Amino acid sequence: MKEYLAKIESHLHALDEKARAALAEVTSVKEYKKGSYLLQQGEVCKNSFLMQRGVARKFYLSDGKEITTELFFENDIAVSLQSYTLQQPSHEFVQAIENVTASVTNYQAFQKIKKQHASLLELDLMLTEYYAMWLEERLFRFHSLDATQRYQLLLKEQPHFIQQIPLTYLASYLGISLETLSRIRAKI
Amino acid sequence: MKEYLAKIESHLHALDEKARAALAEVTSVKEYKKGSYLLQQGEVCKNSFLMQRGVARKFYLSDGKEITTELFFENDIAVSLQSYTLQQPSHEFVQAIENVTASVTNYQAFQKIKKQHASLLELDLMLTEYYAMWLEERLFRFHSLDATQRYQLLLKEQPHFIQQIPLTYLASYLGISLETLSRIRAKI
DNA sequence: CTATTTATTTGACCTACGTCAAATTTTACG
DNA sequence: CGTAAAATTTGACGTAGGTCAAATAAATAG
Repeated sequence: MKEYLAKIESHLHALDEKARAALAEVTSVKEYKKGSYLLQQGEVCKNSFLMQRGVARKFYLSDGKEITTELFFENDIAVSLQSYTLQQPSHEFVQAIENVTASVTNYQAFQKIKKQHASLLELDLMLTEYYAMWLEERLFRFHSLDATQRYQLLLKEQPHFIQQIPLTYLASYLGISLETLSRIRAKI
Repeated sequence: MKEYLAKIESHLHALDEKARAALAEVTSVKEYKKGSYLLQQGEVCKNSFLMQRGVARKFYLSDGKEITTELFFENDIAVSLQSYTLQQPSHEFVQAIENVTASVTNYQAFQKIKKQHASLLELDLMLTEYYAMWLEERLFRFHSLDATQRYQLLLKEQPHFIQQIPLTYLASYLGISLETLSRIRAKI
C-alpha cells in the first residue's frame, strides 16, 4: 500500500505542463493558526487542503464527544470526503492542531480542469483509491486488533504521532478512552 | 449518499456508444455455484464482478476466524480493492453465498479502455468515492453505535439481509459474536 | 420419515475497556 | 517565577459483549 503512494508521487511528477499549470491556477497557499478550523461542521467542504506544514485533524461530534478520525501531516490531503464529493454540509470538522500551511484547491475549479486533463482525473482516482484502502486497513485494525496492538502498531508506523499529538486526540483516533491509552503507555 | 448512487446510475446511462461498446468487449457473464469462490486469498484480484443475481460476501481470516466485511447483492460490485488496485495477492476471499451470476470485467483490459474513454475513468472514480464513503459510514457505526443499534440500523436499511444471510455472516459483518446477535434478536 | 448435520438459542462466567473521580504532572501566562 | 489551567496518571468499579458449553431447532440427506 505504501508503494501506491510512490506511484501517486511519480504520477504527480509526470504531469504534463498544461495540467500542472491548470492545477496551479486553481490552487492557492493559505495559513491557518493553531486551533482554527479549515472546515466546520455544517459548512460545505468547497476545498481540498494539501498540507505543506503543520498538523491537522478531522473529527466529528458524537454525544458531544469529539471523535478524531484522521490526522493530517505534510503531504496529506485534508478533506471531508462526503461533504466534498456530495457538496453537502459536513458532519465533520477539520482543525489545525498546529499552525498549518496548506495548498488550497477549489472543488468546482478542480472538477472543471479534470474534464480537460485526464491525468488529473487519474490522479484523483488514485488518491481516492488510496484513501479507500487506508479506510479498509483502519477498519481491519478496529476489528481484529485490541487497544494495545493498535497503539503499538501506530507507534511503530508513525513514531512522530506521539510527539506532536495530544493524548486526547490520539486516544480517540485509536478508538479508546484517554485513561486506557494512558494505562497502555504505562504498561509498555 | 444514496443520491450518489443515482448519480452513478445516470452517468452509466449517459455513457456514449463507444465507451459502452468498449466496456462490453472486456466483460463477460459468468456463473458461480453457491459456496464457490470468486476470489481466493493469495490470488490476485484480476477481475471486478458486477453482481447480476445472487448474493456473495467478502471475508478474511483472523486467527482462523472468518470476518465478513462486505455483502454483495444485485448491482453491487464485488472486488478486493487492495488486491485489485495494487494487483497483488489478496488477503480476502469473495464467496458466493447463493448461486451467483456476475458480469466479470478484467482489470488490465479495463485499465486500457479507461485511457481511451474519460467517461469510464469518471465512472471508476465515482464508484471508488462511493465505496470510500461507505467505508467511512461503516467506521462511524463501529465507533459510535453499540451492537444493538448497528443491528437495528441494518435491519431498517436492508431488511432483505436478514432473510438471505446466515446469522454467522451477519454477526461477523456487524462485528459481534453469533451469540450476542441471537440475544439481540430475542430482545427486540 | 428418520438420522445426521448445521444453525440458533440459552446459560454461566469472564475480560477488556469504559466511566467517574481524585491525584499529580505539565504547560501557559500574568 | 508562581499560579491557574490543561494534560496525564492512577484507582475503584461497572458493563457490554466475548467465550465456552450445552440444549434446541431447523435443514438436508439417505
